[in-house]
Amino acid sequence: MESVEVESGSFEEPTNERARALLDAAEELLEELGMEALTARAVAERAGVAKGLVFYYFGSTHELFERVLERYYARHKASLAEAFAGEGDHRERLHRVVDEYLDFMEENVTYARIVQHQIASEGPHLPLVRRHLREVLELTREMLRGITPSRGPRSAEHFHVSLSAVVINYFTYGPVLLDDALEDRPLGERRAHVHWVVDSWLDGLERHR
Amino acid sequence: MESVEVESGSFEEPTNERARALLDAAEELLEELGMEALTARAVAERAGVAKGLVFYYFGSTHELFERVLERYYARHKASLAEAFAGEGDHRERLHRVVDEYLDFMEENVTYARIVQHQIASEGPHLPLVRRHLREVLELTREMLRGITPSRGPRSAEHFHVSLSAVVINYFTYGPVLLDDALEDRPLGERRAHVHWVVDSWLDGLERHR
DNA sequence: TTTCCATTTGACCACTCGGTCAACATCCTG
DNA sequence: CAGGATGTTGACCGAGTGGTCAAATGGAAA
Repeated sequence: MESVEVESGSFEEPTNERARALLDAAEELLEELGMEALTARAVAERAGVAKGLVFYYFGSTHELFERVLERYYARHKASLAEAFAGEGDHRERLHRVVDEYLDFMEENVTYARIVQHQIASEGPHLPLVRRHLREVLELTREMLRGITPSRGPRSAEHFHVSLSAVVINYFTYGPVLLDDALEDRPLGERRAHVHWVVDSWLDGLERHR
Repeated sequence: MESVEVESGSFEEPTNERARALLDAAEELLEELGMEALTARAVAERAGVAKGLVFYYFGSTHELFERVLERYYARHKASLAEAFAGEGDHRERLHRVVDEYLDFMEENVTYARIVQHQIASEGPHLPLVRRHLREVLELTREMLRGITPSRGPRSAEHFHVSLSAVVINYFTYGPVLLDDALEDRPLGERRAHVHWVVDSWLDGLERHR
């Protein structure tokens, strides 16, 4: 046997023990030292294994990185699915999605960083990022159906970009502007802010009808 | 004589012809090929000059990059200064700032990319980026004085992060989600969206008073 | 003309990277 | 036990990087 299978679409944890160790090591390095530290040598050393195994199981560092990305995405999608389930009018549902989105980001700041990094640098993983971002856009589109016009400046696409911007950028720009942005109290304050923002939009949309 | 002087704070175009050629070449490479392409060799070749001159005039590629960044920042500040000047109530002024901000981004998408890249990757130029971003925050803070509470979820800091997120992210995330995001018609639509968003916030703030 | 020094060059160095591969280890099966 | 398949190693390679520096250049002053 050789190399971990990659079925486009869903993500599956590697059954192989070593492959999994490498994947875990890669994710840890990403969390602790950032994207530049993710070299074949470093990952292998972290996993306590020879460098050659990275290529034996994943073929290239590119592929390894994509697997890590897909793992994050799987979690993100699971998180969103949870939020989209359940009842309530659209205002309630939207607030629930926002809460879930914020919860996820609080526990996966690195994910936000990676995505923003790839997008900003038009990195080699942009195609993968694009595919997943479009999936998420589709979910938002569905949720906002009937609330927003189907085209124009108040379309779902624009609100999707704006909402995800307001959520994500706090976790990347926040720590640059504020010293304690990622501590409990400021995070709670931000959460209140985002909910307020969403309400102001919904109010505006209703009034505009 | 040697190496271009760097006074922290303001930016001055290098008087020396070669230094300026290198700086221009660096900026062009950044625009055309992205950040990874910015190597000492590439810049020198582009400027039609030997590699050694990069280090003769700038000391290191790091310094060269910072000079390019500072040049962008100088333009950004000039653009903002223009927007902040002039009269009108706060709603008018805010809309004028938004327009200026969007104008600037339309013509400096690369700038948005660089900043977001540095922030997302906690790159080596983060200290410089931080210094300038905080300056801009200070301007926003001043403009919103009296409109927003001084603390809490509706403070100027939160609106600053949200507004800049809504503006900037369209230029980075937009092209990933939409195929024609940076063409004239979609850009105009986005502009209308941002103005609508600002109005919804101002309405919300007034109603909440 | 001679001298001097800022300027300019590009070969060179040390280093790190991704990736290859022959050799070796381990294990399962006939 | 024998032997082939599977898994594992790390020395090695080529490419590309930032940075150094002795040597060449050239213009201005004496």
